[in-house]
Amino acid sequence: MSDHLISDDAAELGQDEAATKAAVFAAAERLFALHGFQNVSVRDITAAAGVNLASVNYHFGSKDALLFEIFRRRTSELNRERARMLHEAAGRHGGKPPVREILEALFAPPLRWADPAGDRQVSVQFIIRARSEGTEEIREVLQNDVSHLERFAEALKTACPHLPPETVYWRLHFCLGMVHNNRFVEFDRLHHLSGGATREGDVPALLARMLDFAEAGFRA
Amino acid sequence: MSDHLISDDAAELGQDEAATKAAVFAAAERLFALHGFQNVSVRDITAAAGVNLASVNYHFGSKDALLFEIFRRRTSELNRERARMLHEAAGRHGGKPPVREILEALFAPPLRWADPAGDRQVSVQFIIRARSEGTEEIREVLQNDVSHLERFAEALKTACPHLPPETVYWRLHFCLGMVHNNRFVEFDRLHHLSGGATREGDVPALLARMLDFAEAGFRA
DNA sequence: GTCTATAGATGGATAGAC
DNA sequence: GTCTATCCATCTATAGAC
Repeated sequence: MSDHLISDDAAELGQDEAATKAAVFAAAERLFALHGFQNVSVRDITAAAGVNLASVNYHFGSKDALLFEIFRRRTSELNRERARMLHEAAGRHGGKPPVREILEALFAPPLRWADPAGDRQVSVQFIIRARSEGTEEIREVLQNDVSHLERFAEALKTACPHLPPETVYWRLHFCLGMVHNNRFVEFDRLHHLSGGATREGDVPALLARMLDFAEAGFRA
Repeated sequence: MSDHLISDDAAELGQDEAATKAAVFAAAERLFALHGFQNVSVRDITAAAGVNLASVNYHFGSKDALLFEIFRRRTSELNRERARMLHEAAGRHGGKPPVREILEALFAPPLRWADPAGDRQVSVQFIIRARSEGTEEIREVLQNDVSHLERFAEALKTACPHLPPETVYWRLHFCLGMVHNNRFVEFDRLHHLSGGATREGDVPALLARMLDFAEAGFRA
């Protein structure tokens, strides 16, 4: 089992307990990504994980708290990857990376997760669903936790000194919309519309397409 | 009360019945747009509409059927407006409208609905939420009902003969992502991130921003 | 047609045995 | 810590009185 499926608390706990907690965590993330938060019951989760019904409340406190813990773990992983890529791009360009490399730091991590070859597709779908279907607590975090986006906004403003700041914010918003639209359902719809011409499994190609489109949008 | 809040069946029914049905329809649309499908009960809907609990099942058959009926009405209205604008743009340009006018036909209708000055904000938010949180039936319709998008794809391919068809489909997908991201939560987040610099209430300005960005994306 | 009362099912959470 | 049995709240849908 991959590292990111194991609880941070594993070292502090007995192996069985850690295994149970990790199994609940993984089953919940997968089921929620596939069917949505409200459509998955605690019974579904514990049955899929092969543990008893009380495990969710024992290990996480409640169903809501379980979902919140998955959300926090995954979003902080994602934001860390994005921040690292942005930092590396800055290092390559004396602190002033060009638009395309800033956008690549924004797009690439979730796209890499979405690669069918890996085992993190569910994590991306989970995050996207949790963003729109999550609890009130998740919505509050989304609203107030924008520090990771601030770094991207600043970098874009520096890279586009000719643009008014509001314009940069709006275009960042458009780019995030492009990312959030990368859901299974939308891919299937596009596949159907294009008569099978689009293949979302080719991640590097999709990344290049997104960068071409968005970079040009910032040049307008 | 505006015309679009009145049931198509109004003429065939007694006034009281039509009024009750319309009240249920309007309350359900509003509550679902605000709180999500699963978070609103039939009891919430009938209480807000000021009618009795059994009304939903009597007039619509079930909660699912009620939501589906709202979804069908609103999406067909939206698609009709978009098709009309696309048709008018084609008329102005001898059947070959430029990219910007095609995209305007795609963007303008939902943006006009989102205008705070009007009374159709809930309808846009309803459609966006229903797209991602809706029932299995709604998801099937979304997947199979792409005829309205085909016209846009064809128009874009004609306007961009230099682009491979897959590229056009992907860019149309990116544009739809921009539209679907226009939710209250995302606007609030952007407002917070930008320190209050973005004002989503200015619909013509937002439309121009979206067109600038997307049109440039198609030129890449 | 409207409304009340209730059936029937399901869900989250927990007590208590082991 | 694990697990079973169960409590209790909530929901959709409907029967039946008016």
